[in-house]
Amino acid sequence: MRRLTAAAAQVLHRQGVERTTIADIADAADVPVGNVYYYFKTKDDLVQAALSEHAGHLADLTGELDRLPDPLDRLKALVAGWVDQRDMAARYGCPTGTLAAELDKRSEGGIDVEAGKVIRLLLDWVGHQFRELGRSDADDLAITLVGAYQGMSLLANALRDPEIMTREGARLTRWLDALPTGTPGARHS
Amino acid sequence: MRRLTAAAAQVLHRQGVERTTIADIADAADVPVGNVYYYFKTKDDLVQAALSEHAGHLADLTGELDRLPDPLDRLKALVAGWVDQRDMAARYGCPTGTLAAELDKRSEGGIDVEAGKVIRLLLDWVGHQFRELGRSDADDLAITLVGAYQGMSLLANALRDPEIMTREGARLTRWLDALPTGTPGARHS
Amino acid sequence: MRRLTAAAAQVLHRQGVERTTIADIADAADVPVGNVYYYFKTKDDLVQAALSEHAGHLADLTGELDRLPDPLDRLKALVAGWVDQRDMAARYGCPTGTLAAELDKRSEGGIDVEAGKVIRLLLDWVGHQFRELGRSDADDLAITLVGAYQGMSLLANALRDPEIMTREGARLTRWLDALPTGTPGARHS
Amino acid sequence: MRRLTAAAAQVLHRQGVERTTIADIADAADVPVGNVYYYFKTKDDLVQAALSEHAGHLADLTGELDRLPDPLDRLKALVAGWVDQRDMAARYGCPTGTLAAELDKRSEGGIDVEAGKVIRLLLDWVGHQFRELGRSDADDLAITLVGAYQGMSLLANALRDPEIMTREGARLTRWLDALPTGTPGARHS
DNA sequence: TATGAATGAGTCTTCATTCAT
DNA sequence: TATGAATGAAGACTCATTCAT
Repeated sequence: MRRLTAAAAQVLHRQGVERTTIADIADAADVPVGNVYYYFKTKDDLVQAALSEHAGHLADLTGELDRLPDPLDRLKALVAGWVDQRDMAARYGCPTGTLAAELDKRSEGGIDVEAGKVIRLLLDWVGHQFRELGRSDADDLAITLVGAYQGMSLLANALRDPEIMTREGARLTRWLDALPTGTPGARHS
Repeated sequence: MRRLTAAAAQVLHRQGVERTTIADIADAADVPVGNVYYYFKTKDDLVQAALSEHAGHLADLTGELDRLPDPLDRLKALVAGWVDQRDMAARYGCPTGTLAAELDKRSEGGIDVEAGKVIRLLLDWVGHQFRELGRSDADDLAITLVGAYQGMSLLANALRDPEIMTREGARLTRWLDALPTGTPGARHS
Repeated sequence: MRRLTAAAAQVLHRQGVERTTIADIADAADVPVGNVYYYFKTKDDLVQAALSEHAGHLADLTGELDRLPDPLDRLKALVAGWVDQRDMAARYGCPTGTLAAELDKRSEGGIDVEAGKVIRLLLDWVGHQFRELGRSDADDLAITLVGAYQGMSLLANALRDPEIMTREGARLTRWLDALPTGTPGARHS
Repeated sequence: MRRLTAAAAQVLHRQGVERTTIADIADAADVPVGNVYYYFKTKDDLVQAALSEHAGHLADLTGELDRLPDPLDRLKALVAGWVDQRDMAARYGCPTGTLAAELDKRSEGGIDVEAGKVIRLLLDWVGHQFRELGRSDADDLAITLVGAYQGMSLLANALRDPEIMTREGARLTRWLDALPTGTPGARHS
């Protein structure tokens, strides 16, 4: 079952939700098709599980970054991580972003805000760092930084060019370094 | 037939490519299903036509903006246009961006670079403006600006919050205004 | 499409609703499976159509019987018709009765009263005859007569014995003949 | 295991054989699904067990009625029992009758006459009472009485009207009372 | 003896595409 | 040129049944 959600997260990211069949995921996880339904009543449930998997990855990552003492270093490390994933982004886009875009179309009423939740996790964490840096406009900055990440991933993917990630990553790092921070001393709080 | 491509562009944007059936488009265009195949051999052809429709919209827009004498004004007007479309973006995302993301998954080999082309049209036009402004890093700036647009559209859509467009649009405008431009006098070339 | 509803009515009666697949019906009607869905969006719709088909048969029959001048003769002819169908009843039960019993279980909420409607058509027609015969308890008599029909069909089917239909039919005929009727002269109104 | 057959009898009656899954029955009996197969090799075996359960109920009932000295009283008490069950009949039909109708469709060859057996048990017992009453046409009368029961149950169920059971029960009671019996004195034999 | 998990055949339904007219 | 109908290849989901423990 862990194999299932892991396989689902990967295959759904690569092929997209609509193009992925339950059989695809079952194959990737090396389980019989019928067995999938023992753990997930519907395809949507499986998609949610994949979403949670991505949320878990994100939690792991931010947990790791939280060890760094300086919020600015954390943000720069986050950006560095994005750049490290440039080949995946150029090939398949950002997992969270593409999933969110697809899930948005998937349920007529658009009640399914689950996808937004993972992105909000990232926004919240980033906003928290900016706040620690003493920025009162922390939430806006978070939108800017995460937006830049989503945008560069989308462009890298559409143009199939990983170097976009590298160049934009460098720019974001410079931007972070140049960003005026709040009360001196607040940074190491 | 023009009705068809127009309907296709709209419905595909709203529902996504995979969730949209030929019948949906035929309905929206108020033509019989069979008739669609008189003009478009396959669904993919129709999707391409919708893509061209979006490219046409973009050409119309840039053609309009080109009337402005100042490249900086053109770029700021472009951003203003994005903000004007904020409700649509918050509901369905950027047409070009979401289509590109979907089409990327649609053909296994990824041969279908058509989607990237429309985005590249925008990048080229924006890059051209920056070049006119005397920026030697015009292409990078174009990536940054268009990337910011795609990113803010995606976030606005995922969070269903059009205000994200407003706030980020304002930031981009400030950013454009603050951007050091090249040799004085080059601006009006 | 007429072929479809006719085939559906027959096959559903013979095999039962739950045991009959869409493919079974498509086969019987000699149309491809997919085509069924051009006319009927769901299996339930097809079942309803089969029900209407039976209602139509009933209407044809009562229309025929209405030509007889005497209500008593009409009722006796109705019973004679039941007996004529004894082999079918012994093999598959009464179409309306078995369908009603099955449909009753088919929709959780039991909202599906369609099945009851066909039976009520028969009850109403029979009740009308008794009323013409001057019986003030016409509705009760209708329940008794139609109930006897349903009961003898069920027993004939369960015991696989068509003769049950014959014997009970004879008894019902005697019962009708012995039934005190209302004001003399009312019979031919 | 007794819990299992009891649960099976009830759930199968309420939902119908085809609509009832093994899991439904396991749930109702509060045993794990796998456990069901420890006692019953197949679903059909479980259905047979449910049938036996109903046969047992019938045996209990007739055993009870046999205590009455007068066969006519026994039959009238039988009818009274039917009327007492009117709400269940209006909601789910007669257990034996609906099961018989369903099982008839269940096995292609129709070899499965098990369902008929339970009904025959009832017919035999009723026929025995009529015989004790000195009626040489006891078997026919049994068919009439049991048929009336099945018919009124089906109508009550189809029309969701328990009062049908009440009215027809009253009629059957009058009919029994009016029935000419055989040699005086034979009644208490 | 007991059971949670596994399995795969079968069923409904959708939909791109074709075709006769 | 136009179109209602036809077609069949998937795909999601169900469920009786088996099995390892």
